[in-house]
Amino acid sequence: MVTSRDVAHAAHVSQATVSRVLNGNTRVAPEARERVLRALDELGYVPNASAKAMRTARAGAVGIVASEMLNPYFPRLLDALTREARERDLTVLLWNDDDPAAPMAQAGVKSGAVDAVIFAAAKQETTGVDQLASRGVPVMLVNRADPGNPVDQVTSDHEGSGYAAAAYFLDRGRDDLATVFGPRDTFASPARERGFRRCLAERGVEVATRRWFVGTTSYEHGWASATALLESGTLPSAVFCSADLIAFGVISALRRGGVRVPEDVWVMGNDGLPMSEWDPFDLTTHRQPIEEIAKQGMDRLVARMAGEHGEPRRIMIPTELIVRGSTAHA
Amino acid sequence: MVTSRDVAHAAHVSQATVSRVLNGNTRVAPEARERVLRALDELGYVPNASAKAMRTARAGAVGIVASEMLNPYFPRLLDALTREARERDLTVLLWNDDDPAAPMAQAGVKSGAVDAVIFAAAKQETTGVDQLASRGVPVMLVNRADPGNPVDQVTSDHEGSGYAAAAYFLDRGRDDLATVFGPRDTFASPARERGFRRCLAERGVEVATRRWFVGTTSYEHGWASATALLESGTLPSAVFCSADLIAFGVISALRRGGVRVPEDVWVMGNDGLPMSEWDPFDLTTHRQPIEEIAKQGMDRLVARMAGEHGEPRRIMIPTELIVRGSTAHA
DNA sequence: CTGAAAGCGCTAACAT
DNA sequence: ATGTTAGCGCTTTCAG
Repeated sequence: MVTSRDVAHAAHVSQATVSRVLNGNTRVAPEARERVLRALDELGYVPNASAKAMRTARAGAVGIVASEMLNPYFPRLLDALTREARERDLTVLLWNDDDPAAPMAQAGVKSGAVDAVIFAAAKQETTGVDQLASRGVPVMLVNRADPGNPVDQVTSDHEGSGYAAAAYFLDRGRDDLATVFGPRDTFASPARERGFRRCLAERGVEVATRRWFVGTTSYEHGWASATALLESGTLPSAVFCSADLIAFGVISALRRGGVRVPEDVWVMGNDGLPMSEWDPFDLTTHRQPIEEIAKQGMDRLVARMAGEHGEPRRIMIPTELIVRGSTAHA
Repeated sequence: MVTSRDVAHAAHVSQATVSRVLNGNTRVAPEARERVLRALDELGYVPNASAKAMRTARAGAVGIVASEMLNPYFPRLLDALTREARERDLTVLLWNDDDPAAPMAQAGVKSGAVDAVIFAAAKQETTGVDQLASRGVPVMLVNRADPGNPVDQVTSDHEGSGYAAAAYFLDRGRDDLATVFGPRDTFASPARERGFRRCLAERGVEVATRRWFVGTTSYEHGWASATALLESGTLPSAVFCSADLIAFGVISALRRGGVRVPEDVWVMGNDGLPMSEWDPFDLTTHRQPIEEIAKQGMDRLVARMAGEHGEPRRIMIPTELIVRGSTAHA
């Protein structure tokens, strides 16, 4: 291992001068600086992260708590977050932790391994978030709007996308509806549900309880719900799904049952997964601005790490309706 | 922050005794140990990671270099790897780094932030791997067999799955073949290609060059290749795709062109993605033992971190052929 | 402008 | 069995 002492020796200066050159906040004589820079380069010096962290009491790292890595939106989010982190010279620690108390994050903060935590978990339970936030640790919620929680959050407008979905159907005379939602203990799905309901209420449209399905965010849940619709004898004119994955299952089951999409039934998803564009689905959906969420989330977090105080900020980014063949018929 | 001094003070012992209790290699009087344990618990003590790392010269962390987070097998691998890491009390640093020299990993090791590196990148270029390995850093290659590289590697048998694919077709009299492969500069695709070719050679079967497609690992590449087949006027009796994603595109394009799968053309994928089971695809494929790869990979890495020397180990795990409706017709 | 020295929290000798 | 002490590599006073 090459230490700053080695560099100092090679450059015929004191170790403190090497440190000064590296941090650049103090004045150093041009010739000395030159020698140090050369030695730095020749020896391939890289500062010891632990020593620096111990001395400065800052790890230069953020932790990401992920409980649903297999959720299809997660890779895009992680890709975007790690890219943003790199641009800001932040190290990323990844915790695969599905405990709502987020014990790994608690330990990560207490051990000084990270300076801040990003919660990318889908579940509503927030004991872990609360504990950290109350200790003054910079905490960020991505893609979940939690008005009751006094921490920074950046999310897409889940409720708005649900509202837009219902409005889209009703504006086009499709008022014989069915819906298939994900779990109630997550953020995104209930929010989309609320938005959908709000629009229904405004227009005085009702949806029968037996056509209001709630389950997991999965192809299988969509398949099962659509199968139930088929078996009920009468079909709705349109189905809204709170997630693309669910919509794929709905479309597949309907077609398997001899029902045409969109001629007989319209189907809409939500998420804008790359697959939604595939020919067998050609799904009308709402694009989630993942990159934008990652970017703004990191911006906020970095500001807090830099010591910014003040009220928690709740940033909401609108989604974009993408109309495709699963609803668009002449 | 709670330090071991605070604990020592609360327990009326010296700080060294606290350390002894924590590390448990030296004898401590029962009553003292008891007091320390209680203080530890009451104060919610967590050792400072930096101090420990600096003192022991071990970070207790591994880095994962990922260049293709959006590759659909990646989330499963990452999920499995982080799970394994947690079981072994290892922290995971994630580097989103597509530079073959893996500069983030180099810095991570030099700075002492990690003790070992896992390469989960798809590309063949290995300057980064070589540099670390030659410096004696524990390095692990997951899901890429690179016989020329003297480092530990755990991979599924890509070549074997290619061979099995060809054998499956030929054993059933399907010898009018087409193939659609992923990029030549990755590990998995060319290996699958080699296996497929080897079986063809053994049986004296040839595939026309214009029916041997090479491109990206994507739905789009599958779609484009199948479209070319359709436009060529004559169809093969079976198509092997080096990845499920590609196969989804092939099936979609064939069906869009009015061709029935499997009645007219058989299609086989490779990867065993969850979607391969979906009704619109119902794809025959080769399941990749991702969890097993992660587990054995971590086992090897931990052994090396513990100081195990000796020849690099190349572990190869067989894949499993899953026959579904895209090939199985009476 | 620069060198010497203190100290971050911890482990591991070294004393006792 | 346990307290004292010396650093790990770094940043930051404090002298000069």
